[in-house]
Amino acid sequence: MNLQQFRFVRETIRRNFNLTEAARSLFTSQPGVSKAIIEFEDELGVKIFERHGKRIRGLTKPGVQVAQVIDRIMREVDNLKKVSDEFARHNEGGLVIACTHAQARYILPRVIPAFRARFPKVRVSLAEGSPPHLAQLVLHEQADVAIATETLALTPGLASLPVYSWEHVIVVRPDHPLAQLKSSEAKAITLEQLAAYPIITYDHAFSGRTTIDEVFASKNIKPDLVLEAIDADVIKTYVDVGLGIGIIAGMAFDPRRDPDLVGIPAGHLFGTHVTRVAVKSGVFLRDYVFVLLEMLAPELTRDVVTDAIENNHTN
Amino acid sequence: MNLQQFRFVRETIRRNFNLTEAARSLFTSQPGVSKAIIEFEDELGVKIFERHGKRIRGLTKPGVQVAQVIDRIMREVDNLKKVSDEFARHNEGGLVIACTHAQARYILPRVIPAFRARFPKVRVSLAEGSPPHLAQLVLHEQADVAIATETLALTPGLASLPVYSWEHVIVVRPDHPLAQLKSSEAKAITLEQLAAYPIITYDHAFSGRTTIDEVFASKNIKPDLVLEAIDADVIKTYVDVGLGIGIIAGMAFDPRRDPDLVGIPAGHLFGTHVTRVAVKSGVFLRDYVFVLLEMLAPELTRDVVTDAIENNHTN
DNA sequence: TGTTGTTACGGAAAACGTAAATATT
DNA sequence: AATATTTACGTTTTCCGTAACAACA
Repeated sequence: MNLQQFRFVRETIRRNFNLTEAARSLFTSQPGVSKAIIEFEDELGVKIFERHGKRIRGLTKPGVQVAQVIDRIMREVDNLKKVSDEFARHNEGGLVIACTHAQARYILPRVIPAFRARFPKVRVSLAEGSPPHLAQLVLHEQADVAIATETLALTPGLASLPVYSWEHVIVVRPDHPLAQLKSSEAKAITLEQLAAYPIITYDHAFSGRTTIDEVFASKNIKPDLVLEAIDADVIKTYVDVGLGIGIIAGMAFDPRRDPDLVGIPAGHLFGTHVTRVAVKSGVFLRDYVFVLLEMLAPELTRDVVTDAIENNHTN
Repeated sequence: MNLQQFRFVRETIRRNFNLTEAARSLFTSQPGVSKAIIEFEDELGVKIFERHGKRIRGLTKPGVQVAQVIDRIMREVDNLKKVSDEFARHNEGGLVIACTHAQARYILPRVIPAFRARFPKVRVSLAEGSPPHLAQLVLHEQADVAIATETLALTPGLASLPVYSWEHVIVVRPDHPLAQLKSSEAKAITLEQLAAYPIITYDHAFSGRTTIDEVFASKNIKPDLVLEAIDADVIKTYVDVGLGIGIIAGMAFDPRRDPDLVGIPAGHLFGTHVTRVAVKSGVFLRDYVFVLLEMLAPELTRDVVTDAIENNHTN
């Protein structure tokens, strides 16, 4: 029994039970993989793979169990490398942050410079995508953390924690009728008023778009959605050229930086949203990952995060 | 990186950082162990062991972390063997039940015959000992389950569940003054009355002896303990020969089987006790272990036990 | 007939044991 | 001096790649 056999079994499963592909992706010979697996099965005394003649088609019943244990073992083996790296190359290494455009553009700029200053040798990279995609990145260990909306909390295998809450903002041109409202009128703006104008907002699955749809639907209002985009910059641009009114996440609007637009808080219409951070449960986190999280939200201390990972919390 | 290196590291720690002993207990050469460990450290890029010259004294800081991960890996590797055995030799294998005399003598006889009938090929063995000792047996995987008093719930690393509750019984000879009490008087028997006679009961740490001590102490009564034994049979024998009155666990007294003694329930004096079953958390349990537990107590279904193991419950 | 898995075999690499050297208590 | 670890070295075993074979679709 050896680690190589575990790798071969795992990769064969991942490659849809194709030994040839498994061998190729592990840079070794196909007969070697075949032999190692057969020897492994012999040692365990059970067949792991369902064979139809000479074709491997799937896992046997014991194979399912064995595969689960192997997954856990290999995850821990990976952790071994990370644990030692933490000491051998303290404060060196890579950090992949999977996040949506909104985080990359409006939240992380407050954090990354300080992080870089503290960990100059850590190579930071941002992977943008839709929340479900981000969850997959973390789940497949292609990213260390994901920062996105509530969706993350629903993904099995991830431990997620709340970072901050925010509300939507309606953005309009200064010459737009909605921009003329008095402060008290703006606070009481209704869905019906909004629906009177063409609307530009996020693509599905982004920044609370689902909620926006639900809110309109619950009042049986069909908004006139003229454009959908995955980021607020694009939305603001089209609002600016007069295509309609925008509904964006609050953090994406700043009166000082967006002097050509007027923002109207819309929390009373679309509710409060929580941006969450997620890490894969069971994986070892480098020290600087904990620091990053604490920079994002001071309440995300090492203890809180560790607890969430170990007990697979989803607070 | 290979499993052998993990084994060497783990064994070296277990043998108090003595490579020579570790090698011997793994039936291999000492230089081989030394070399494998050094190569492992080189690969990880960290020293696992604290060396003073050529003596290994303990774990380094990274070593502590590495050792933890290795423990998890090796536990899963053991599980691999168990998982496959479960299929390869279904309903065959060994079952070691660690229990106190009380369980072996008065509880398990109700269960073992049925278990044997259902799993004729499982070799059952009973390991008797004190509750802390039993806990150690399970923790070191020398026993599959432990059955004993509450102590088990306090042992870290074990998942334990309640099996049944019981109360103490005072046993006396038929010619003893306490045997002459009317039923209503017997129910209201006091500690003071008991303390008037020489007492025979369990050794410390057995069958609620601690509670007995505490109850007497709380009333500032010093009982006249003439004899301590680890099992009720011995206690009953000495009660029978007139050495004193006995305090034993309720399950150890049966009017039909002990016609020469009179039993007086003592739950109102010494409270209710819970016998628990414990398994090591994180280990794979053979199918027949689950069945045994369900035979012991119908509410200990597979789901309940699995849940307790995975979440390290201590209900 | 092309693709995929198993068997056969030989060279390379590693694993491991013995012996010797070195350091510690 | 006794005990313990590392280094050196040679043998044995395991590993792994190529080639050939067998079986599926």
